Amino acid sequence: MICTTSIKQNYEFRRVYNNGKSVATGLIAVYCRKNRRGMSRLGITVGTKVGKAVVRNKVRRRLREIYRHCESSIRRGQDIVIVARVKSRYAAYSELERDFCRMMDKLGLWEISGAGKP
RNA sequence: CGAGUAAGCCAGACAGUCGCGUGUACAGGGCGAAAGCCCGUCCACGAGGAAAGUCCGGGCUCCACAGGGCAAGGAUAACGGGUAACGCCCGCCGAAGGCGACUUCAGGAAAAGUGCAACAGAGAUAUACCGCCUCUUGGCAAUUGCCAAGGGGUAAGGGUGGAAAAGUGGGGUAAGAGCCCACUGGCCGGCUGGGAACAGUCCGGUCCUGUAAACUCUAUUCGGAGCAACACCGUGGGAGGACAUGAAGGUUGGCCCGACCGUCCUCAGGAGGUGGCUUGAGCCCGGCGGCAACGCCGGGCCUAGACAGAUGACUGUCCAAUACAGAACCCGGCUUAUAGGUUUGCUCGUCCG
RNA sequence: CCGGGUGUGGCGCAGUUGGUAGCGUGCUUGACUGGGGGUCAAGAGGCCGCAGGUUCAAGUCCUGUCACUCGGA
Repeated sequence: MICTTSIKQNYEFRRVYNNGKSVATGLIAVYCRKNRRGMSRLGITVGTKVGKAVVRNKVRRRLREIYRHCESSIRRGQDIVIVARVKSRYAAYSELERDFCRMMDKLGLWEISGAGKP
């Protein structure tokens, strides 16, 4: 994650939820909002309802890995929050990746449209 | 070989690419006066047997008392040992279960006292409903019998119940009764054995229903809170004191008017940061003591430490079984979850020698 | 990390010192009405979250466990 730091404070999460654009599938939801920094920031939310600690860690690691693969082709200067839904505990890595790329399409966050698909 | 029982071990492995956390090194790069910080490269290490539940016991930190005792409340409960300590562990005793190996047990006191025992049943911790025996009165019959009423004795028999006054047999009696005797069980005291619980073909006694996971009694033990503890640094703002007093200066503004603002020290500290933070009742190997839990001695090793929180993705081989599950101050236990593999001891059954 | 509470018919809840598990609403059947609504009568529906234990007997007492929920630092 070269150009990305993480979102840490709770008010920053709330700002993205309230003012950002959002897209969702059955597995995950994505919120995004422009910031004025030169770099992007990423936040991942996996609630308790998804599962126990092992399940939550696995989903979070997969989501972070997906973002790391696609990072170079995503437009910079965005605050992105990924929220894992309950069904994501049963999903395979490839399904999560397909949904994430589809939502990047909808939000128009690709640097060059159509690029970045693995 | 089959069935069972007890104890223990492993917790997918290897190779490659990309990526993450911590630490060390660097004559690398950037910033800086320096201390140092950021980036990069190399190397090392990087979740568990339960990390879980938070059920017990400690260490550590703060608060209270700083001496002792009593009361209230909680916890534990055969005995001996182990341990820093424990409600844990080991050994042993007793009881229950099992053909057996073995397993399970909140396993003190009911003879200090109180309470409770529904329904059923005559009666539930003490009883006279029926019955049995006897006496009085009356009637019938006329030797001793029968009927009715009343008084007394009795705990042998009686549909119940978890439990009916310790059980069986005999004597005894008007009828009966531990009323007496023999045997057996329970409990208490003594004697013998044992370190103790306890055991006994022993002796004496007898107040012999159950329930203390009902109150209670006895013995032992417990101050409270928890790493979001606690310590340090602390911008803005606040409180107190000293100095200064309507001058100068600063901010806003193109300029004027106008508006706002003193300096230093001390105190408590919400946001934030740093420490606490991993060398410890530590792990491994060998020897000795002990039935064992465990202890002692010698040698070797350093093995996660985050703070939105580090282990993932892809490919190949073995294999197709990958279960339960993620450290958050740290230890010793307990309980619960768990695919599959494997080791050792023992018991029972069948066959062969 | 510390500490509470709840779990009982389909739903919402009672159940005191252990002794045959109940109320409201909902459901089924019947009667009253020409029909519905309403009223009345009868009835079904419960392993009392789960598993052990104490007791003659457990929704109740004890232990373990699961789920939901609340509060504090």
